Amino acid sequence: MGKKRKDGKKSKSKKKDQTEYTLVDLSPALTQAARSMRTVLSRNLFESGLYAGQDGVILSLAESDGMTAGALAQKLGVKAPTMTRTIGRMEAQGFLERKPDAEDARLTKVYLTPLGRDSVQAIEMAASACDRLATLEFSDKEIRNLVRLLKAIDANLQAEALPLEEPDEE
Amino acid sequence: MGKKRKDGKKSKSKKKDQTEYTLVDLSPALTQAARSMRTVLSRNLFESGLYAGQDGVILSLAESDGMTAGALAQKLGVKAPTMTRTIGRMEAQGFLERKPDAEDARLTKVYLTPLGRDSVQAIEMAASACDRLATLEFSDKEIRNLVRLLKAIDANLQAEALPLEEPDEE
DNA sequence: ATCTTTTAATTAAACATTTTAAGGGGCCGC
DNA sequence: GCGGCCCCTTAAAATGTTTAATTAAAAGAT
Repeated sequence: MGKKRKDGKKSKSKKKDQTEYTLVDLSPALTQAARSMRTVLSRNLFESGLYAGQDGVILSLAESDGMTAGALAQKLGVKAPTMTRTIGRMEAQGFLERKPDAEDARLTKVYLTPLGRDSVQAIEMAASACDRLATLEFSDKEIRNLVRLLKAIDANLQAEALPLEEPDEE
Repeated sequence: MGKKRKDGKKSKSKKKDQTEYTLVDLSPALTQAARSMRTVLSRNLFESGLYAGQDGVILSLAESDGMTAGALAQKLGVKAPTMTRTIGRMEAQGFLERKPDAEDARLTKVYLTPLGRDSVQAIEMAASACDRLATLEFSDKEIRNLVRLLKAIDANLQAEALPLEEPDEE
């Protein structure tokens, strides 16, 4: 626990214990970058008839078609009703379709339609263009490191965010 | 897209077009990380009576008190009406107060109340705890690089996102 | 075999956030 | 002064999200 100098503005001293200030800067920077990214990406995706948030569903299904609604919700970090809503909207748009599972009738599996499959490329291009713009003068190594760190952050935070049913002892 | 290459080890094949795959991974990773961050941060802030999105206002004012509503909106990347709403809510909560500018009556300047000033520390602690959790096994250098890259991404994207009134010719 | 519990998806209701469009004044150039 | 512009605000609406309750089916127990 280091010293904290919260009164007023951050000192511009360049010391090693500067890390705390750097840390505090992370969440705003991440929030801002994500907001800007979403803004630009939404605009790029709009031409395909897609809204932000739908691209993740299509990309997930492109990876493994036939996921259940619950699995999609968990993977994308939203609650089940949100995913139901999203899937319903996308089904109405013709990007995907629901089919009951043959073995377990409780499950609803989601499959890409041809239109949905076509949109994969559009999404990847939009995301790629957006990412390229975002990382204009970055080196490949920087980008790789960035993605790696972001995924690590997500993993760290999700470990805390999840309710984590730990059977204390039995 | 036929090939599913989700194993995350995209660096196996070293081709030129490989960068696209790495790039495509950035926006989902950024989105997910930001979502997880917001979830955890909201939970930490909730105890202070603050909702997500309000912390940025308070931190901005802590840096330079008396910002105008428009300046806050621009700094935080939201539209003016959003900021009006946010400020109104926070004023009702007692975190800040509006005062008309003495020189320019059009401007509304926003100042922290003592309660708002007190919450600065709570916010910084919450953000710090969240950031620390997110970057558990990161080195200082990694964190610094991460913040630097995130800010660069934001700058790159905002340059594009802004309407940028260039009167080339009509 | 039947009853109870658990799991999955949905629906319903509510709420937060944000945006566009429009309104109300104050400032400044002419 | 007058017109245009800028800043904040209000109003209406879209989007996204959550919790709670409902329906249906599988799994397990008696």
